[in-house]
Amino acid sequence: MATATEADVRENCAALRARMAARKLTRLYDKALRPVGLKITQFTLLIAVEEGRATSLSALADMLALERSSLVRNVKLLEEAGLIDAAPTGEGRSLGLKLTKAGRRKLTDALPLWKEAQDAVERDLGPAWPGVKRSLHQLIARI
Amino acid sequence: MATATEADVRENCAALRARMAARKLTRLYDKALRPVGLKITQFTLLIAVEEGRATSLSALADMLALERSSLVRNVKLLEEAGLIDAAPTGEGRSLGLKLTKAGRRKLTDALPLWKEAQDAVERDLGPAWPGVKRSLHQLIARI
DNA sequence: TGGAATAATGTGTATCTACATAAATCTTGG
DNA sequence: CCAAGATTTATGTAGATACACATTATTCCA
Repeated sequence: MATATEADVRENCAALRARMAARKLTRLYDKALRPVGLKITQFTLLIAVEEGRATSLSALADMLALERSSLVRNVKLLEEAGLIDAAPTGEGRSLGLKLTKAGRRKLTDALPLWKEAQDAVERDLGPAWPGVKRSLHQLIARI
Repeated sequence: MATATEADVRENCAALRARMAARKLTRLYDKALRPVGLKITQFTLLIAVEEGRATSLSALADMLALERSSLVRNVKLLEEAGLIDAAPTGEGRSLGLKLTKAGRRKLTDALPLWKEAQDAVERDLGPAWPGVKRSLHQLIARI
């Protein structure tokens, strides 16, 4: 259990590596989605809202491994863009977040573009993709 | 080659998964480094500067999978904090970025805290860690 | 019922990131 | 030596993220 060295950080730091991977992937998907004017963060948030499984902003934040306060800002942008409707429509415990017609249309337009980026990633990784996918799931589940 | 569905995104999107993992890891490492007043981004940037292998900001940005413009802002903060010295000291091709005494001391103080976070991650992942590490390297190398 | 305890949400502030564009610097052919 | 072209660095603007703190809504029991 010797002291950690700078070389240890460079070689092993999980946060550094995950952030580097996230930056590269974000740029790639953002570029692919550009024709519809969405960023990958916004696209995946629309997808999560569409699913409609979360019963509160806090629950949705947990599902996305996001701070609730961050989610609030991200949701607000999509509301202002007219893609999400945040009507507190009662119905007991439901979150009240849902896609507008424009939001659903945007999602439909974006899906093929997302698919292109995703296919490119899976192609670039080749046979390594299943292992990478499993690793990302493990990271999210266990950290 | 059917059309992608929302469920495909939820299950497979590499960008979403990588961002979720990065968010969780960032929070964990940031919390660990808090006693020395560094964030994991700043800590790893100090480590990269200390290495001294990059010959330009652009080269350093590439090494970190960062946009040059993003790196400029990150460097500026560390300069203002007195941890990095950006003297363009000539010497031909060198970048001119180097740690100040305070920067080196900060790094020394931070290393054991980083180690705690890193150990926690490796412990939580258990035997999955080597595969996860390999996957992150593959993502960075191939995307 | 009236609050106290709890949960849910929003704001202030700061950092991280990136694209587009501008400015400065370096390199080379004439 | 100088101007055209290329490389490098900085700025404007905008979105993503998080912590601390403030606010609002809900629940539940004495």
